[in-house]
Order: sequence, then structure tokens, then C-alpha cells
Amino acid sequence: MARIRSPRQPDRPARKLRSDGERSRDAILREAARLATVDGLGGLSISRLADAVGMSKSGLFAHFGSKEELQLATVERATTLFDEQVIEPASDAASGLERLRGLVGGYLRYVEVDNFPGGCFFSSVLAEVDMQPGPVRDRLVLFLDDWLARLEAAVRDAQAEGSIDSEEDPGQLAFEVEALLLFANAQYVVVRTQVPIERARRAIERRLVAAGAKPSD
Amino acid sequence: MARIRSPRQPDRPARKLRSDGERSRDAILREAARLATVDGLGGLSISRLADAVGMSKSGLFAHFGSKEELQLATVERATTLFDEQVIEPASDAASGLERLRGLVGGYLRYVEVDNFPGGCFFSSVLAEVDMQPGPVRDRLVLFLDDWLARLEAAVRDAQAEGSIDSEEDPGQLAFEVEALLLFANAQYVVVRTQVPIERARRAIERRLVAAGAKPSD
DNA sequence: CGAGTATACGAACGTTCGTGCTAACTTGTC
DNA sequence: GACAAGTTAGCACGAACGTTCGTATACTCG
Repeated sequence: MARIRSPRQPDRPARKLRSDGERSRDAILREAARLATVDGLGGLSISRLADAVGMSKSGLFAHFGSKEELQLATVERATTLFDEQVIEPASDAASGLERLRGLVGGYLRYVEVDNFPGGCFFSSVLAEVDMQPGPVRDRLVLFLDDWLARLEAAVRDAQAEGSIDSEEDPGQLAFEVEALLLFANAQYVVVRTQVPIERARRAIERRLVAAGAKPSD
Repeated sequence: MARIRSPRQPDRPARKLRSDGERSRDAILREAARLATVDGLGGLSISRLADAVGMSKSGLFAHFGSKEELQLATVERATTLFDEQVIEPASDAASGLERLRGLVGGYLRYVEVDNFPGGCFFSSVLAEVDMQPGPVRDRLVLFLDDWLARLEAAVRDAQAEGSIDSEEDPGQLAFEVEALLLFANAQYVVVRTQVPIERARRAIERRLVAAGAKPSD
């Protein structure tokens, strides 16, 4: 089965690559990610996206061979931003517990800072496509699994370092932390107040202390 | 400002009410709620809904004056089902704590029982429209507020009865419970396993015990 | 400078969307 | 059994959708 009409070969680097094209593509994806948190990945239409970016529908469409490829590129773009703002800042933590707290704090900051009008990109979009089979859904589920595994690994490290009780189930603890983070985001975008953020922060901190962690500052 | 062409006047009870019409309307809304948990309220199109129900587009459309009224009726229908399966079974609890546990158990059962292919109707749909102003969003936000207030009231009653510590912030506790319930649903629809359900159950029970509640059974 | 190509545009495509009109059929009431 | 009202189907509309095509611009490299 040969690949059918793929206008942009990712593995085979296009002969030439112009700087203005890269800038356009970047502006498109930035706006696409923003719009997707409001209208969803499906509700995001190419015409309206083109209007928002300020270019023609066909000119925009030429960057991607199909709407699905546009959606995938949008997800990839949002992933990069998430990595920069949440994952990387926590990666240089000295211990597992610090890294866990860094991920939690990084996520809540990432929500507060209003990167997207509709809150966390992945929270908005995952609920939309979780029942629609296809590569977009698969990519997003993969992201969530990766994120949960990252939380879980931090818990495990903290247990190995003795800062979290070894009787705690890491998957269970990661589940509880993620639940609070997601609901904090969901509530934040509707009430636009610090209250849900602080509630999640307090709940997670208490939960960690109950799991044997020493209180932070 | 007069209302423009409302085909069904709710306040003025229509003279006659035919049984086949009621049955059709019910079948339509049942299917609409199911489809909405997969494709969303916006992704739900009248043509596909008509096909799924087995009637013509215009015949279906005649029951509602607009797509928005169809969406509102669908939300109302889902609310009724939620009340029957979650709210009412817990309403005859003897104490606040029992009622709280009844609501939690009722919700998780309502998720497990697969009423909708895409899990909890409100969880699916709220994330979709929380950024799209309009009566549909308003109705759904009202539902969530009502549900949270119900959890909070049960906590407060339990405090008045001495079964939950009076130092606990009822809003905070309701926030944590709802976060776990929502994430249990979200995870359940993607992994289709009892694991997230049981994790939520365990987390909530532990949280209640930490808040001073006596363990159940 | 001129050749080649990445980028963008405008127009048009076929399809699906929500909605409106009209006629036929079905049901409940007298 | 007739008549009114509720219910459904057929057909058509304008708009928006994703997508394709031909073409014009503008950058890059030889």
C-alpha cells in the first residue's frame, strides 16, 4: 500500500525551504491551536482559520495535504509548547518528589498563563475526539498516556528515594493528581478565577503529605 | 421583541398531543443524546440523526424549530436520565454522608452501565461547549453548578451530623470528589476497564475517611 | 541576471449543513 | 364518518464545508 499524494514528505526533507513559508506555517498552527480550544478540532474550519491568520483558504491549505494533516500538525505544535512550558522546567529537579511537584506546578502555571483561550489544549481536544477513531485520536491518547507515565515515574522515583511511602500505588496516585489537574483546568476556563487552581494545588499538596511527603516550604 | 416562529409552545399546552409524536420525539432525543457523546452536540447533524432514527430529515426537524432547540431538548432529556439514575436513588439516604456516598456510587454506576457510547453525557458535552456562548452552554453550566452544589450540600449535612470534620471546606471537598468522578469517566471511555472506576472509588473513600468519616462496610 | 520552485491567490468543484415550503398521511374528537 | 390538528415526507434553497486546479508572485541559487 503506497502512500497517496502526500504533499509534504517529513522524512524526505524538501529540497528547498523558504523562511516565509516556515513563518506562515507557524502562524497558522499557533492560531489553529488557539481556535481548537474554543471550537474543537472538528469545529475548526479552514475558512475561518484562514481568515484569522489573514491569508486565503487555498494558500493555507497548500501547507497541509488534508484537514487531518493540519489537525495532526496542530497537535504536534501544542505538544511542543506543552513540553517547553511544563515538562522541561521540571526536568532538572533534584529528586523525584521535586520533579512531581514541578510537573504539577508547571501544569497549573501553564493553565493560568492563558496560552489558549479555552484552557489546556489537550484537555479541550481529548474529550472531543476520544470516541472518534483515527490518527488524531491515537496521537492524543498517546500524549495522555505519556503524561500519566511521567507523573507515575516521578512518584516511583520519590518512593525509591524514600520521600513517598512505598505502599502507595504509583498509578493510583498519578490518577488522583491528574484528575485534580484536569478539573482545575475545566473549572478555570468557565469561572476564570484562581479558586479552582488553588483548590487543586491544596488538594494535591495534602495528598502528597498524606503519602508521606514532607510539606514544601 | 416577539418570539419568532416557535413551533412548540411550552407554556401554552398544545390542544392535542398525539402518542406517535411523543414516541418519535422520545426516540429522536434518545438517539441524539447517544450520538452527542460521540460526535459532540455540534458534530451531531440532523441528517445523520434522522438516518439513525429512521425518519426523514424534515420529519425530524418539524419536532424542533431549530437545531439549537433540538440541542436544548437533548440536554433536558439527558438531565432527566441523570436524575433518575443518579440523583433520585441517593435522595432517600438517611444521613448526609450516606447521601454523599450514594451520589458518588450512583454516578460511577451510571458511567459503568454504558447509558451512552461516549460515557457521561455531560462530561462529553460540557468540555465541547464551555467556550461557546449561548443557551446550550448556559444550561450545561447550570447543570454542573447544581451537581456540585448537591455534593457540597451533602458534605455540609454530614458535617452538621458530625460524620465529617467541621474544619473541612465543603466546596473544596466537593471539588475533589467531582474531579475524581470526571476523570474516572474520561479514562473509562478510552480504556473500557473497571480500573479507573475503582481508582476513583478508592480515592474518594480514602478522602472521606481522612475527612473524619467512618469507613463504609 | 535568469531558471526553478516554494508560496500564495481566486475560482470552482461536489457535498453536506440547517432551514423553509407544501402536500400527504394519521390520529383524536364530535 | 367528518373535520381539525398533529405528524411525516419530498423537494429546494443558500451557505459553508474540504478539496482541486490554474496561475501569479517572490525568493533562492547557479
